[in-house]
Amino acid sequence: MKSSNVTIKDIAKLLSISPSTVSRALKDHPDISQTTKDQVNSLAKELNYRPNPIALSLRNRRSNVIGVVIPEIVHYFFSSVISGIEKVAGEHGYSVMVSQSDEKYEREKEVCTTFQHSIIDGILISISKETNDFAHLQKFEDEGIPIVFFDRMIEEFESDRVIINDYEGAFQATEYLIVEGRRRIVHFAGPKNRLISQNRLKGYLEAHKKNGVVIDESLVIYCDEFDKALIETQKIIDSGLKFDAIFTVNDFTAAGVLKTLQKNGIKVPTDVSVIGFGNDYIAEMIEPTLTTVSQPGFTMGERAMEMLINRIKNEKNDPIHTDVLPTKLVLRNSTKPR
Amino acid sequence: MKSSNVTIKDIAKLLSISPSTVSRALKDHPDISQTTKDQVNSLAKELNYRPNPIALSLRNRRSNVIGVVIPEIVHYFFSSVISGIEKVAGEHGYSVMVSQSDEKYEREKEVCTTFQHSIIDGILISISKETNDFAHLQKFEDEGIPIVFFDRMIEEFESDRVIINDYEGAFQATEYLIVEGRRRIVHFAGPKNRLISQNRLKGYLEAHKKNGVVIDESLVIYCDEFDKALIETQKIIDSGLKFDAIFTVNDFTAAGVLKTLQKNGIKVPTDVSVIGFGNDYIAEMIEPTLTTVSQPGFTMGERAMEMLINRIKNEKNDPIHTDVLPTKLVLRNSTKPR
DNA sequence: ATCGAGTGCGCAATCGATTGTAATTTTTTC
DNA sequence: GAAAAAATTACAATCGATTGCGCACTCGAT
Repeated sequence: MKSSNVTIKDIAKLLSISPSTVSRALKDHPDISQTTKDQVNSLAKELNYRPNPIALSLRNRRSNVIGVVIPEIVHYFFSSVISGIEKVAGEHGYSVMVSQSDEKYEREKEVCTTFQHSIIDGILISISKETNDFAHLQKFEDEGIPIVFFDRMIEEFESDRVIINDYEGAFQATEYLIVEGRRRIVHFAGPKNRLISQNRLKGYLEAHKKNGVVIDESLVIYCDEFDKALIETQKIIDSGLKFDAIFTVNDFTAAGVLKTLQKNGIKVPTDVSVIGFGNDYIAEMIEPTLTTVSQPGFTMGERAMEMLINRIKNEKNDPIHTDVLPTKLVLRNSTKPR
Repeated sequence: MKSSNVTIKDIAKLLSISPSTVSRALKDHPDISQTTKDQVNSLAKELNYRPNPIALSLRNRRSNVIGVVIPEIVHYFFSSVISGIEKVAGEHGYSVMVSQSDEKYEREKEVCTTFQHSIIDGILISISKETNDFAHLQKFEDEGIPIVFFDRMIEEFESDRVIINDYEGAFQATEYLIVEGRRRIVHFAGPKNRLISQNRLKGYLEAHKKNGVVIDESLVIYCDEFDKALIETQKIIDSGLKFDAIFTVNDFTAAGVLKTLQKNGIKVPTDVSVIGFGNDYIAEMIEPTLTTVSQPGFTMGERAMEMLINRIKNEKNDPIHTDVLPTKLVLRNSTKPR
């Protein structure tokens, strides 16, 4: 920031009145005469006066900035969340500060510390894969800075949340495979300590039960990255494990699965059906196109920001609230058409 | 931001000294006795005192926040740039505010206006596809807020820049195809008004000249999106146009090309070689894996941020500087192995 | 005993905007 | 025409931190 910016004092000096009068005139305060108001307003417009946001922040003790902590920005899902956040933030005069935790607990703590001694009015966070405690978040609570979790939350930490209906999404995907006639469905699951993975796994299991399909625990494999999927898929093929479908915890993993299946001459979806999770843009680009569970990232961002704004405005009044967003199974060519 | 934060006054009151003494003690000012310094420092530590960044911003007229304007965050390249920016920013005590222009000129102007009347010490920008003038940026210049362009710049606007060697990248890719024996190389080009596309096109053309290959202007097609690539590729196939390679301006377009080629039974790389640009993560996920020109996004972010910090610190002293980052051809399976 | 230098610290202004209260001017009323 | 009421506007404090200037005090030197 540099000089050359018009202040309320400049206007006051030019009109030979006091800064306080200028301030009141600009806010249409009843104490100020119409004549003065007109003078002030026209001069303010002419000089393109804007109140200095920093001065306002200092006085009002609110910065109109919110902090976003996100695991990795390079994921389509997370960047769409950010877009949703930005949209709503902009509409309400908030600016957004984004920091990545890189899925690291230590980094997440650092980022939070920076935000704490900083200027944010509220925080939106999706915790890293490594995060298991919430000491670093407690401080926000203590200082009265509202927190809203999105997508990944800490169950024990009481606060507003926007999450995906992971259970339902996984249930639908699995049930679709079962209805398709699949009986030995492999699940490439996410980290055991993440609620999100637990719920997807639960949906997977429940769909089996509801449809009277026997569950084989050996079909659940913990693998949630592209590179690892290449290896794990090859392993299960080599091991002679029998399977006729694979449901993965995200689309990158599904991409790795598809690639390895095809490399081994296994036809998708003839021999094996594959369903991913996330509806990343790769889902349309890979071959065959990927049937996947769409997560409304943009909507999630919008809702999270709305909840945060509401919490900032209404302080502690409202009870804590959790928004569960519906998923949708997007059918493409990695499953048989119905 | 809420209360409960320790201020310099609180410390002063507790020690029955003046705020100014506390301030000086904390900064190890020689006027203050060691005894007082020790008292202040230990109490500050105990109370976990942090200077209020907003108060500092107001006084110093610098916020230690920099603004980033980016076309679309969902692109791997841009999100890696942001990661690089964030890394260097963090190391130097800067925070980052990110806003997207969504490739729209109007939105870009809005974002810039917000930043202008805001609190940023500098701006990093990659202009939208639609942007042709720079009135909205001139204001930053006028107010002494430094600008650094990354990836996409406005030629007429004098300022620091970090760009990719688009020409060289395109040249290498094209030459590789020529050496491979390709003679009718289609180029899916980006918008004509973008320097970046012009340079890639230039590299494509120059590689032909240098290698004595005749240029057929009908092989240059303006198409830079996945969906459009599906259509355009089908068009050139149906039109009976002869070609034996396709070089695209980005990886999404290449993905569309690959998909359509395979759909039409055209073998890659046997019949047609394909090279993309960007080294997006899809390059490894699609089938066949995509040979592409890697753009060092993370490095670009780092460099841009370093240049901006340097410019903020050294004001107008240094002459304007342009950093040209090298590209690298990443060989994968959409071209013949050498 | 007094002057001068040196030490340690506080006052007050500043950054830009806001707001309770006081002060001034204008208008009204008897 | 003077006092009371109403209408305007100015003063000063505030948000938190910094800093030029000056004050008070100590101590050695003359």
